[in-house]
Amino acid sequence: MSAIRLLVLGAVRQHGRAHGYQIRNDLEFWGAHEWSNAKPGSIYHALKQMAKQGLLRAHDVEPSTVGGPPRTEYELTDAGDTAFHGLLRDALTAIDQKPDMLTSAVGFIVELPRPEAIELLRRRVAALEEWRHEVTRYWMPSEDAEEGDHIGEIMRLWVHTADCGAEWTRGLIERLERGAYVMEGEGERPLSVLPIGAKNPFADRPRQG
Amino acid sequence: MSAIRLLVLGAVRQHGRAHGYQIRNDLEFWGAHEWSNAKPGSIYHALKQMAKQGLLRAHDVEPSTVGGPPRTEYELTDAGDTAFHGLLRDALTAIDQKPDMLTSAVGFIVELPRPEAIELLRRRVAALEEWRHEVTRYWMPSEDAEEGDHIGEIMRLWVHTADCGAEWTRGLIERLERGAYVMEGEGERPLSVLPIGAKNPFADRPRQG
DNA sequence: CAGAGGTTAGTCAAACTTGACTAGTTGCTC
DNA sequence: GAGCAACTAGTCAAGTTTGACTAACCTCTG
Repeated sequence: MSAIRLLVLGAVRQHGRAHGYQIRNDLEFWGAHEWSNAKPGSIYHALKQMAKQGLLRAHDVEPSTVGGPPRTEYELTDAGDTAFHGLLRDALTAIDQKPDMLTSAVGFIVELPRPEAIELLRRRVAALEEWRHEVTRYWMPSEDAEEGDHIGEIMRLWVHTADCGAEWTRGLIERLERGAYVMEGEGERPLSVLPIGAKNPFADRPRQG
Repeated sequence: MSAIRLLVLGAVRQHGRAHGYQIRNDLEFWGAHEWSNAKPGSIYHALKQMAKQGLLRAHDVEPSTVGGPPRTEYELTDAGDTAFHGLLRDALTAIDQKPDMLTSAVGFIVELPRPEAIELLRRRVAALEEWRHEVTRYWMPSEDAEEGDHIGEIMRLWVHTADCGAEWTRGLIERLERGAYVMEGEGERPLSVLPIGAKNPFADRPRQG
């Protein structure tokens, strides 16, 4: 599953009630169209699909006096709220290769109570360590594999990525333990946007070919 | 674009001539169905699509005496070979968030002459460093952003990922410079498979939720 | 006020992805 | 030698993604 559902549910949830274009604008402001599949068609599709599946309640706004295309506003149902938290928890603990999922989850992490967020991140670290242990039991990343098969480089890339992921996760756990940020149930939270200059992250750089 | 075209082109190319099921088996042996979208439907779709676009030449194998479904064999056209090398070069230098692309490219890196591979990887490092420079010019990853906006964590995650990516790339460059592996034009290359125990990397671990 | 260009809001066809399904062929076992 | 599993090879419908397109309004500018 892609990150679109988590992003759309989270964005609708922050508004309470929102129509497609608002979500689209929010996510564009996050730069999400650059590092995830949060593009117009996908957003509208996800809204309709999740409404059909009972995660969102659709309100046909009466065609306002100003005309324009008919709008539909959405809000989370109880099932939608459950789904949002489920996706958020999964995205934080799953150690698969989905950077857009993890990024989205970090964006919504303050929607969780602090102890739960920390617990989920600890599980992430544990999963990464366990995976590393299993893999290197069969394959030793020796420093002098020079003559060996180049496919070992794939293993090396993955192990390196896992180690880095664990390191970052440990850092975040530490910051959360020291009381960083305002989490769910800790009072008024500011609306969050990406810092200036972050609009163009990794994605879609011009190729140097 | 996903990694499917690079994987399929590269697999067909290694065989010279192959039909869908062979490709499917090869990629499954790589474990590619675990960490990329190399699944049956996508493979057959990619083969047909690329044949239609002139990247592959399709040969309808005469319905063999043994019966069974009609098979089609494919081989790369000149355009296909160009496309393969283009995708491979792009995948090595592009610093976007596509681990499956990079993994596939590492799998085929020996199809490039050594100096070119090293040059491409140097560009990757340069692109990562430039990106980091640009981003941190606007956003300082200070150690004590504790009271700040949690969205800064996304930046921190990305910068950390970029640094790690650069580190791994530098390591690979060094190994290549020391003469590791047998590259294009350097004689007979062994057929490569993933090492035992690597079948189940990051992807699709059971959730601990 | 005509027309250019931007904003708001959403649709659509074409392409891609998924995984369950078909259907024949061997191989193995009792 | 019947039955069943596993292998070979591929198809298909349903769902998802993409980005170009529509279409109305809004706001300048001359």
